[in-house]
Amino acid sequence: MESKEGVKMEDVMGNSSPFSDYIANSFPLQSIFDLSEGEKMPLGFMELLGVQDMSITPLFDMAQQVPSLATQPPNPTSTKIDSPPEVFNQPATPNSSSISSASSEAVNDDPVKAEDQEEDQQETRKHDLKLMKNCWIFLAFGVCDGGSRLKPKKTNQKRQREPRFAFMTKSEVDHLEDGYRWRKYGQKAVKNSPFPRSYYRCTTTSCNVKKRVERSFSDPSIVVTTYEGQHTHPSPVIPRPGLGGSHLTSGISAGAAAAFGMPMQRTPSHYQQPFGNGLSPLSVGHIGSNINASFLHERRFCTPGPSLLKDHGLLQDIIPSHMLKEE
DNA sequence: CGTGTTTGACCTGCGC
DNA sequence: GCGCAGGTCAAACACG
Repeated sequence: MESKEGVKMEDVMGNSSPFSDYIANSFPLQSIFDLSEGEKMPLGFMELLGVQDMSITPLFDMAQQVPSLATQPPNPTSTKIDSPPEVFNQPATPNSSSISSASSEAVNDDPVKAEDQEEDQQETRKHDLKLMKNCWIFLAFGVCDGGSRLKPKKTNQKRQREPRFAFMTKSEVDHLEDGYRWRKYGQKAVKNSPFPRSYYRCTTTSCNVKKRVERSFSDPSIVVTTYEGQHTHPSPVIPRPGLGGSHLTSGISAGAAAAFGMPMQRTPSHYQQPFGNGLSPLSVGHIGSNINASFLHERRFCTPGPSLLKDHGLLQDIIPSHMLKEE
């Protein structure tokens, strides 16, 4: 499986990892721009994530609470866009700090640069991180065009793929608690990776949400989770006091987090290692060039205006400015 | 007994 | 057409 897009996640998943190829093949430019908001992308981002009835306000509040994340200084050269930023701040995750997906910057290859950026905002971030056990940054990869290989060249795809997004989590455990119940239905060895990929499916009947969990080849402490589809039901797991629920109150509702299918903090935070604390935001590859323009548009609903430009700073790391103009 | 995991077999799509 | 790899199925098994 070779990527023709040159879109790799080498720094995270290891050289020419299957995951990188997967990402590259999953979200080619063509499929992205073939998307029509009214047709293939009828749902807002939050909806894609399964957030249908949840207020997204907590997300906004959270962003405001975490200026170190939400107020990334915009790149002076950036093109002003009306698209929301790539990042969302998310509640803490189990045993984890989190991260997610797509950046043009290397993760492991460029730790110094990342750390420099961290130092600039270290003081602010220290405070911010006290407010949050963890921060999430995730990026929806877009809507797949269908087909297991996700190649856009065929017009009549036999299989329709659900919207997917992936994020990375620094965690000891592979399967992160996210408020939903999952049943493992498969595990496969991944080419060029010593770590197998696990396949999970939401146990709720009529809910076809799936997720794949695999560890980064280059950094085994990082778990890459890819969600596919959206939950058609509320989270069956009620956050317990003193565990995930309490953390979530810092910036996002448990329900919203659960609806996202995002892991929530449910374990002691001593292991927490937010990227602001020595761990820079990880990138999953050069997904930026593959960002779905419609998706960017949709995410407008998820991000408050004030943080847009600021988040755009991160966005700049993810999406080339010329891509941002293509809306 | 219900639920979830394991794991080999099978299916599908793509590249050569 | 063939081989490869990702993804899924389903029987067997484990556990509470």
